[in-house]
Amino acid sequence: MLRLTKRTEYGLIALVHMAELAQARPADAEAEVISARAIGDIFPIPKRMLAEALKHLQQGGILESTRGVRGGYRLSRPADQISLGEIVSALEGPPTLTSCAGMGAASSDGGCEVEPVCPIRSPLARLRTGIWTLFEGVTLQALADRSADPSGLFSATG
Amino acid sequence: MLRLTKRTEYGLIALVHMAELAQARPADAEAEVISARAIGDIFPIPKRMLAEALKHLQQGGILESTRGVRGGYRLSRPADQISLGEIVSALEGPPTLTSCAGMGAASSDGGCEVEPVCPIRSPLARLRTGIWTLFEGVTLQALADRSADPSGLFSATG
DNA sequence: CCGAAAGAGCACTAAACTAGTGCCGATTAA
DNA sequence: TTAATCGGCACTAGTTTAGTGCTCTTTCGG
Repeated sequence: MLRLTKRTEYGLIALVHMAELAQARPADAEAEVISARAIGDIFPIPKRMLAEALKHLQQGGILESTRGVRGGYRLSRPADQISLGEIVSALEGPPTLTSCAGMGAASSDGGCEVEPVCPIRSPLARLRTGIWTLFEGVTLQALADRSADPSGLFSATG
Repeated sequence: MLRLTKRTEYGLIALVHMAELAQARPADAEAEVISARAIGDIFPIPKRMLAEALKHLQQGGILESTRGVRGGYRLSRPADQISLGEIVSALEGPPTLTSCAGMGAASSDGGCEVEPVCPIRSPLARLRTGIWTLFEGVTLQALADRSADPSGLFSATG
């Protein structure tokens, strides 16, 4: 019912935390590296799930990982160049909204019987685009800026 | 993962169909009544699920039902006065986006342990509002107007 | 009155997804 | 060599979703 998964939640918590850290110390890039354990120690969330989320974010190109003893994760770009769309997409795939997805490509993997007469394919595709645009317009920076007024979140989209 | 349920899909199909019917004959209000069976005969969707969706829409005040032999359903209002937000809300409850919901009310039914230190509560609440605003701005009329250009869907929100 | 059409309510099953955990391998700094 | 850390695979339990069956109530038409 239009809900993000826990994994996404955990990933967002970690990312916002990392963005806040980066904000606190503009230089000293190396120090931005933080381990999954360190994040898990701060927030009362299942550490394994958090690690799962971070892995997905790494695979999505949002985080860079360093292995080994002093390893950890680090934002691959400044927080204002990472969109919520990217984040959600990395953590749980692009929002499909409906089962038939109605993606540009036919998709229609033999699944949707309604397609030939479906009156909502096109409208839902437009709606999905709208939501996607909304997500693309929100940056991690905006999410991390807790003092911002509510309207500030969507400054990029108006 | 940000998906609407099948029930919602079926409900939307029915509503769009009904809106198109109503559009075709401006007067003749009584004739707008259509039974679940009739809709189910048009679209290849499980009739029982469709009935379920229609029932929810009735309970949500979007449809009016008439029992008995010549009974069926009818839009309770003109299609341009029914928002997608209302529809989705009637079919699957208001979009929560996250498990903690972050609703104005504390909610926090002993569920979310993160709440005291959660860095994404406020941003997600704003995001949810954004999505909700988007949904509220789309009317059934706009959904039914298949010839509209993509941007037309969001004319109410800009 | 009676029967058929149609919505309303309840309960149930099976499949899919979500949340969470365990274990082990690979890498790297000390 | 050891410990910390990321990376990958598999597994369990709980919840949600999809779909169906049955029965009751209402209403029109004969």
